[in-house]
Amino acid sequence: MNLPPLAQAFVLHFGEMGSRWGINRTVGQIYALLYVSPRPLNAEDIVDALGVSRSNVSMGLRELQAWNLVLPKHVPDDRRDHFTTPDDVWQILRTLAEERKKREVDPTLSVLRELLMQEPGNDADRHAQARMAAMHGMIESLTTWYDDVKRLESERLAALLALGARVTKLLEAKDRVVGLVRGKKEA
Amino acid sequence: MNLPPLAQAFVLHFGEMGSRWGINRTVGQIYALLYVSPRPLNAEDIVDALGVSRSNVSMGLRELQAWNLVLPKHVPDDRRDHFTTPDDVWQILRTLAEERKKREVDPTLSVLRELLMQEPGNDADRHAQARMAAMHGMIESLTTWYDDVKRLESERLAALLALGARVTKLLEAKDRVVGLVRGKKEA
DNA sequence: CAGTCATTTCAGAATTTTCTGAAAGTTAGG
DNA sequence: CCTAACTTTCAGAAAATTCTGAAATGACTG
Repeated sequence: MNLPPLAQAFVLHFGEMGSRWGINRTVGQIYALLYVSPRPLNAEDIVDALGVSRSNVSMGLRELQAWNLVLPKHVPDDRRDHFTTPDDVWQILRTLAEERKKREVDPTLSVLRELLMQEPGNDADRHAQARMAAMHGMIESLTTWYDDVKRLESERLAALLALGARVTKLLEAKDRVVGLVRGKKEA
Repeated sequence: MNLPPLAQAFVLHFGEMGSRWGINRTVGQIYALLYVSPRPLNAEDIVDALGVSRSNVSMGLRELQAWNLVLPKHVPDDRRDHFTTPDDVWQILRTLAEERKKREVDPTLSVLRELLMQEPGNDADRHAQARMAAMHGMIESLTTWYDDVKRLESERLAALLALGARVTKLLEAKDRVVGLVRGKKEA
């Protein structure tokens, strides 16, 4: 590997974290490399920078494109494919959330739905189904919320996060108002 | 494996999803089994239900306890250790979020902080550092928000999610009010 | 404190995942 | 179409992870 020190440390870290994030070391490193690179890189550049085989880079790029984390970017007068990462970090976050949901949550949601349709044959399954219903309800709320929030543009999303749990304060205020109105009506 | 059909399907699914969730098949299955079980189970119960080795169960339980997803629960007049999962699904969500943050986000945040302290030695590293700063900022907002929200009790958290992106409406309303006040002051 | 029951540890077997080099496939230009 | 540049595929090697059985450890009881 042959990179400036800070870039290298970043790339190595992403390689190490890869397995915890559900990708492999090479994929993590390729992503990190493209992320800090000032210009699109071609496969050979990546081979040189990381010291892994050409075929490994090819597979890694394929996976990253499947995740929508890396985009092909045509460079004029060069036949070779070049690649970059989108540079809006909020967009990256949205992409990551979307893809992880697709891989890690959706399959479970659909299995739960299916199992909740079935008729339990005994007490054990009746209890199991009740537990599944609880889990299903929670995941459902979570994904409904997510479907709502994912549409926010970067700036608004950042604002929402900045607000933090002070949202709760707004909620409380709203509750008070609603309570007040109800009180008046009932009075 | 010897379980009622719905419980079995659930357990098998968790086993399959395990690798995507960063745990192994047995760990996924043990969790699922305890989750749907109407009472705490001991290690031998788990061996019987899942058909894996005793030692594998021991290691799996250890990992699940490290994740705080499974708790030892003493059963009177029984020498053996028994285990359960907490049953509030919102509590489970909080635990999961906390542990995944600890494993998947915190190490990166600390590496980023460290690398941002260093003096870049050339233009490439200067650019790399700028990109890292962008990523750091995004993760920081995210974790600040999370630190806020994780304190909410289950009921309030559910309410927040139920509100969804309508929070944005509140934000807009707030912006309008603030704008109004500013306008008045300036007038 | 010997014996039994329960749990953990750990070395190596089994399995799965990752990575490579060679071969096949694809595309643009002559 | 032929060739050269580039990319992908894929079988098997290498590495990492998961799982097991045997042995060690711990802890309660008579």
